[in-house]
Amino acid sequence: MTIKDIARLCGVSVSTVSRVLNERPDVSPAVREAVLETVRKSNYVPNNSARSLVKTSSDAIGLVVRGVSNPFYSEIIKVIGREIDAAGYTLVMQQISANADEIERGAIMEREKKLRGLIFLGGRWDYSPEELGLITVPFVCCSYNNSFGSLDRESYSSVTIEDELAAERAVNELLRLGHKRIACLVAETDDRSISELRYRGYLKALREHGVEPDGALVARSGSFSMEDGYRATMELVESGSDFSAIFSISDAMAIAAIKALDDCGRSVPRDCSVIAIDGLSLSEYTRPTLTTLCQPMARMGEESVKILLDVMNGWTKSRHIVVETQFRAGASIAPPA
Amino acid sequence: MTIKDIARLCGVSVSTVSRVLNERPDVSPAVREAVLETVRKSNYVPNNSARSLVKTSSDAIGLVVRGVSNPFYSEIIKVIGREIDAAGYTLVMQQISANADEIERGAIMEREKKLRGLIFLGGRWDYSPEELGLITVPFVCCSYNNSFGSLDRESYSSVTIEDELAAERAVNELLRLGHKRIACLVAETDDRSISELRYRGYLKALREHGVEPDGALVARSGSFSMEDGYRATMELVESGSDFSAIFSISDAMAIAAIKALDDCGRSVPRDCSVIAIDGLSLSEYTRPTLTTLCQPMARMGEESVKILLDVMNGWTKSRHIVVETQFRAGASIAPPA
DNA sequence: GTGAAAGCGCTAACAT
DNA sequence: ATGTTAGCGCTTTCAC
Repeated sequence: MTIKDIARLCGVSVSTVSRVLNERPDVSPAVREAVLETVRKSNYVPNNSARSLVKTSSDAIGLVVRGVSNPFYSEIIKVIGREIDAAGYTLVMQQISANADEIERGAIMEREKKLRGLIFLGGRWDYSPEELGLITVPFVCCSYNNSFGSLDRESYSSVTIEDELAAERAVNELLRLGHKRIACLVAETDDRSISELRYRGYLKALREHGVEPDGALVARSGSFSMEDGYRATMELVESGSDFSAIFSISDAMAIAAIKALDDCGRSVPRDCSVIAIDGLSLSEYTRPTLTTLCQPMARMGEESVKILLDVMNGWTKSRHIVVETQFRAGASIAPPA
Repeated sequence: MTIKDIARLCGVSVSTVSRVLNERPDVSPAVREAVLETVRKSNYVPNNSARSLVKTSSDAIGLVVRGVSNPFYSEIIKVIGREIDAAGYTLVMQQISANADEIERGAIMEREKKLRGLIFLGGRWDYSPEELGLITVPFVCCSYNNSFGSLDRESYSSVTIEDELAAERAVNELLRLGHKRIACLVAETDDRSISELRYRGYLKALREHGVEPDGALVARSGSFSMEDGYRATMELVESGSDFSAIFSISDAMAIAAIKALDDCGRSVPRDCSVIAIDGLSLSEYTRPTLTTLCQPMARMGEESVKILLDVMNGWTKSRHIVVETQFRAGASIAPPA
């Protein structure tokens, strides 16, 4: 069933059918109705490949998700998918491991799928203009930006929280309660990524309160997974280091940390406070509920798509949105014993 | 950069380039090498739309996810995405709400994207052959099948656990511990879907042990979300019904239920046992850890893709795989007080 | 082993 | 308001 068949069935030309299908105004109501009717009852759906071919661009927007094991992404992916659908575009998603190169994947996708735009979810923070030469469509970095790189701000868009600040706020909450020996649960401290940035905020908060950071209180899990978070916390406890609170760079790891502490006979928040950043809805159903700085995930997904569409439409060159985290009081922090 | 450009750059014809790109044997090694070299350094990537157009089918596999708020799907989506990538196909994902029609969406996608195959994640169980007329590519139902419908088993494939049996096993665990007043937390009891099936298993287990089901002990949440699970459990407790255990049809709802019980001053498992089905990795990090029947998500995702590829390749007409759930002992069940 | 040319289904000039 | 036609970039006969 092609456009030709429809044309023949209606006794009109293919261009007329094309006009109707593309909602052009210059078609008589009668013909339009007839065509629509025929389309309907023959279950005809235009061939997207043919369309993309002639328009030399498709209706596809690529989503490259890096380091997939972060549950925080699930919610955002959901929103992005919904918004892209709603805008009449098609979501083409690729998930890549944390050590794969998202730019390379994005560049290939762009050419293969004739993408109109790209959204990167979770990536490196140190792109250089050179390596982005291969990406020629608009793209937006969701939940991260290029603070370690040398990209011209005009050349890309982003939607982020202020990670360093959020970490500072979180740690300040602990300091305010009187904690001095505050441990930090990170993925890495020098991965030029979200983990490093939040780690910096942790250091900054400590220093500003005259607390000297202690390397022995830094637990590196190597990833964002609960499993690794659990293990790293266990090692921290077993190391014998003295601490009365933990700042975790992610909710998922914090939940694993609480479990680890519990398994070591330490009750949260009585024996140890735990605070994190992310604000998974899940964290409201753990016991104790997690005190955390919420990233507005729905908003972040929505803004990412909105910006991308705006840039694609030429309405703006680029846009960087910084969204606010919101403190969500849980029951996982308390003054030190 | 098109195939023509490459041809010109190499001083050969487009057909030769095409042959090289498609790994045809009838090209001289010298020319092949030259073409490959040119392709490489010009960053040329073939236009997928043009390819799909002439081959009248693309490299795309559609994934329709219905009722997206179920965290259980995230893991499976991850695996399916990985496997599809690995097989050299492209994942095109559409997420639809629980009350949308996945068959209609799938049919449209099939035509628009010239899909090679479809995977449905979470759908109705009562398809009729008529309504599937529009789907002409192979498809597999992941985590559900057509037990309420009238589909010919030959006409589709599926990967599922035995939901009713799993529910029975879960409830049996509670009965074995001596529980008699067992509540059930479901989405709906008559939605001809996974919830109804597991509810049936619950009824069956009770009856087989001579326990008369009590309608007052059925908490309908209306969805699979934690929020609704929490609310439904709250209502159950507030109704004043007497029960010593809860069987939840999903892990997520069970976690919410545990939280609700806790908020009502009931400790799990001391005052009330909780068991579920799903086996989210998350459930190993809650306190208490959840006792649950694990669905082998990775395997389910892998098998879904494998079956689809096999059917697409004509190696088999259809295949129905029933995977085993695995009991994972947690700390959420105990004998009644 | 290689090239020329037809055509996949569609859109967008250009005619009428 | 509607029809005719030239490609979009690629694969695939069919010649040579």
